[in-house]
Order: sequence, then C-alpha cells, then structure tokens
Amino acid sequence: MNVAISSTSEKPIYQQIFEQISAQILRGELASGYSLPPIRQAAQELRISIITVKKAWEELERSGLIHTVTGKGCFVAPFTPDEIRQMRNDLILKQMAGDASYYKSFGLTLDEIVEMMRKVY
Amino acid sequence: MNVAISSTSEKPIYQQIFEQISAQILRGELASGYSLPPIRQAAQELRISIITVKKAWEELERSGLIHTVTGKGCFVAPFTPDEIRQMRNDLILKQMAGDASYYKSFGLTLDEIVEMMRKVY
Amino acid sequence: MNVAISSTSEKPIYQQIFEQISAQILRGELASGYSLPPIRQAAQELRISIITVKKAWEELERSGLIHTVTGKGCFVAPFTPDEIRQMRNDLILKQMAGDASYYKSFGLTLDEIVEMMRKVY
Amino acid sequence: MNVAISSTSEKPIYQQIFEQISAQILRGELASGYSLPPIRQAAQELRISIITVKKAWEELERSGLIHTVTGKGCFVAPFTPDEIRQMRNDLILKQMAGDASYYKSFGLTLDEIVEMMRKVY
DNA sequence: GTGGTCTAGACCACC
DNA sequence: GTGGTCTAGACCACG
Repeated sequence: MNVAISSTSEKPIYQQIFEQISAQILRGELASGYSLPPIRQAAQELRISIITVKKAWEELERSGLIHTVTGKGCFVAPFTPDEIRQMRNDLILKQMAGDASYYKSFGLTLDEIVEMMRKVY
Repeated sequence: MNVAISSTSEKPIYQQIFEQISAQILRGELASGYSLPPIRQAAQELRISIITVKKAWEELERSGLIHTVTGKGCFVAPFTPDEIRQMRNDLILKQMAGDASYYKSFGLTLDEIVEMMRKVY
Repeated sequence: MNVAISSTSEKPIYQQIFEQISAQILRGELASGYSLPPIRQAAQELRISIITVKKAWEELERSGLIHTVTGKGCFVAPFTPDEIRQMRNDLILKQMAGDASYYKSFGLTLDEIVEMMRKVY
Repeated sequence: MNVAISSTSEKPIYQQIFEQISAQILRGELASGYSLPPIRQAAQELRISIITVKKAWEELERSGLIHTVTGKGCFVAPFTPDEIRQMRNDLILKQMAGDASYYKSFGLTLDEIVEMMRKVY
C-alpha cells in the first residue's frame, strides 16, 4: 500500500486515503481483483486508527471502486480497461470544469489559461 | 455588497465571503479605497452572525487586501492596477500549478490537458 | 422524534433509524425544512451512542433526504410534494419488484399473488 | 445441486445456500427422500469451505426440511405433496404479510398495491 | 483470520 | 450550542 498521510493538510485523513487509493485504481496501478490490505494492517502501517481506515474503505466501496467480502477482505472491483479510462476521464473533466470556471471568474480567456498552463506544467 | 452565501456548501460561511470579496478586489470591481459596509449592516444584509462577518473581514485584512481604521470602517487597500494584476496572476498561477500537478498525476500530457480544457471551457 | 429501536432485530440500529426516518419523510410526516434533533439529544433519547445516531444521519444525508449545516443542525431537504410522491413511489416499486420476483420464484401467478395479498392486507 | 453463490451479496453464503435449497424443496424440485450431496463434495463443487456447507445443512435440518442419517447422508424429509404445499403457502403468506404491512405504512390501499403489483409483475 | 457494529470519550471548527 | 474527526477498545458473525 502506497499512501502518504499529511497531518498538516486541512483534508481529513480518511479522505486523503480515499483520494490516493481511488487515484491509484483509476491510473490502473491497482488492478481489478487486487486485494487491499486488511484494515488492521493498514491502520498499523499508517499509524492511524482502524476506524479511520475503515471510513476510507467505506468511501471506496460507496464509489463502487472496491467491494468488500466479509471475512475475506476488500478487493478492487472488476473493471475493463475501457471502464477505467472512462471513469478517469469523467473524474478529470468534472474537476477541470470547476477549475475552468474558477479561472474564468477572473476574466481569463481560454488562450490565457492555456498559456499559463504551459508555464506551470 | 454582492455576496451569495450557500448554507448547503461544505465551505464555512466566512470563507465563502472571504473568497468572493477578495475575488472582487482582484478583478478590480472593488477599487482601492472603497469602503466595505460596517459589519453590523453586512451581517443584517446577509442574515448571518456578526461574528461570522468579522471573521471574514479579519481574513481579508490578514491577506493585506483591506485595512481597518478604528472608528471609521474597513477600506480596500491602496493598490496600483499593476499590483492588482500581479496579485491576481500570482493567485491564479498558484492555483493552476496545483491543478496541473493533479492532472499530471493521472498521466495526462500538456496537450491532453489543453484539449480537455478546450472542451470544458 | 418518533423512532422505535428493536435490539432483537437482525438489522443494525443505525439502519433501523435510517429506515424509519426516511419513511417518515417520504410519508410527508417530516416536512421540508423540519429540524432533526441534535445528535447528542437523539442519542440520549434513544439511549444509544452518539456515533450510532450520526451514522444514521449520514445515511440520510447521503440519500439526499436531509442536509447538514455545521453548527446549525440537520434539516429535511426541500422537496415539492410531487418530488416526495415520486421518491416514495420509486422506493415502493423497487421494493415490490423484489417481492414479486420472490413470489414468482415459487410459481405463483399474478392472480394468486393478488388473492393472497387480499387475505393478509 | 443447483445453487448459485454471490460473493458480492450482503447475505452470508450459508444463508444463500439455505434459501435456495429450501425454495427448491418447497417448489417440489427436490422430492422427499432425495439425497443431498455429501458436504465435502458440495463444498468442492461450490468452491467454498466445508464449514459453510455444514452450516447451511444444519439450518435446513433445524427447519425440518432435511434429516441427517449418520454415515449415510442427508435426505429431504418425507412430506406429502399437501404438506409441501401447506409449508410453501405458510412461508409465502408470512413473507407477504410483512410486505403488505410495509406497503400499508406508506398509506397505500389494497387497490393501489394490486395495481402496482400488476406493473412490476 | 476477516470485516461489521457499537461503545465512550476526546478535540476541533463553526456559529 | 452545533456537527466533524479521530481515538482506543469491545463484541459479534462469517469463513
């Protein structure tokens, strides 16, 4: 499990975990069927409470990214590569739409946005 | 004062106010020297607590966007148009750098980002 | 608040609460804008843990039936009577579809189902 | 043995087996005296643990639907067709009574229930 | 061994 | 005052 927790971040821990793991799934790093570590082990590894890990796992299940089998563990849900790509694009487009409207609220044109994006990339 | 408050938003009210007013200043809508309404009046107008307005005003002062004159009120700090433009660009670039690194974390190239940005703009 | 908890039920407590309150909303007993009791008070009233109440409230919010305003409380979401009726019918139809397929799995015809339903109603 | 197990279902596996086999008995598909497969064979066939199969068999025996003969195996209990029909009707009526009271709790009349049942059947 | 539920109690941000 | 988060620790069902 490759998750970095920042205790200085304003985001709650369980959400940091959720975002990092879901990003890993949508990037294809965690393949379908992959078994997430047991919550107890993950809690020990990350040095946080079991409850906090569980909350993150619950969010992942609610998003349909993993499915839980009581007594067995939690597994990345079965997706085709196309579905993964689709979900990833949906997520990014939704995020980008919010970002774009933020930029536009400051009067930036598309060309200006592209130019600035080129700078910071 | 032109501020819209959403009670369903997850953002705290004082932050909603702070963001909207600072955006207005950086867009040049609120000119240097402009007098913000007294907190009591603002609170009544927005139908929120005085404490909340005060917190927003404090955030604005802490950012250097306004300055308080005891007994007189709060005024937009004196900036030249160039300074405004500079601050606006700094803010947007900082935001955009974060957005770009998010997009990159999903493996998107600059061209792909530009193309998607074109779609959602 | 009118909720009855059965500790003998196989359903978890938080789900019992969720189901009863959502039923009350869909029956129109809890009108839009109605303020749910604070979780601490509800917990004391029902003699259960705050956490358990919170879990029920979270499910209600996730279903879009209530919305939480931090520092203010939880309120029944604004719905038109038509929306309420629509949601209620959707819920019942979905439930009934499952029931019907169960009856059918025992070879019952529609007429037999109707006749038996008449008996038990 | 014709049993389908869903690992994504929230129902425990042993209960899924119990429900499917008891339904088969009550539908008359498994006749009186029919011999259930040995638990080891069933476990292998369904790719689950022997313990789980044993638990399902125990539930069936507790319901009086099968009886175990040590060293010989498990057999569907001797019922007359009338008894089967009776048990089936009892089960369905009990289930339907619960469903009906659920529908009634939303204010539905018998006619409305019948009409909706017609739709989803 | 696994996850599911419930508990008591703490600290924080917001209003 | 409110809800939001995190903690430690218990008991249970399932496999």
